Amino acid sequence: MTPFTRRIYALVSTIPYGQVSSYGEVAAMAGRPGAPRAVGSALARIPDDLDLPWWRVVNSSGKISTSPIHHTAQIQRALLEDEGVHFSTGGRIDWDLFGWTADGRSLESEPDWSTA
DNA sequence: ACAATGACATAAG
DNA sequence: GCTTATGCCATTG
Repeated sequence: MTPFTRRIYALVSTIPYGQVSSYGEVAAMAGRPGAPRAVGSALARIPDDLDLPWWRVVNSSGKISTSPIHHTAQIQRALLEDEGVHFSTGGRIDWDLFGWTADGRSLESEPDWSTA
């Protein structure tokens, strides 16, 4: 456990119900843009006692990138759908609809995300 | 301190 | 648009 990891957990725990964020965004919010892998590594070692909404984090494509070791993508999808997150054909999530970067902070010069 | 690993992201083909 | 290759950062052995 490191300060970074704790920061990641803190950020993930702030993701609103029914919304999702990306590893890259979380990394950027943690103050280390360009370290999305570290975010994944951190989320892969979430302590059992923590009630972290890890399922609200997906990759930049709006797809699920979970580790089949602990759980399957199917589980995460179910959890998200249960929160009202709609999956487009192909299992992608519309960032414009459910994406969350920070406290109401809208996307401005982020990647396209307009693929819908 | 070095090398290897991993829930990513981006650029090319 | 999708698949493949390369780069990045932090964590772990």
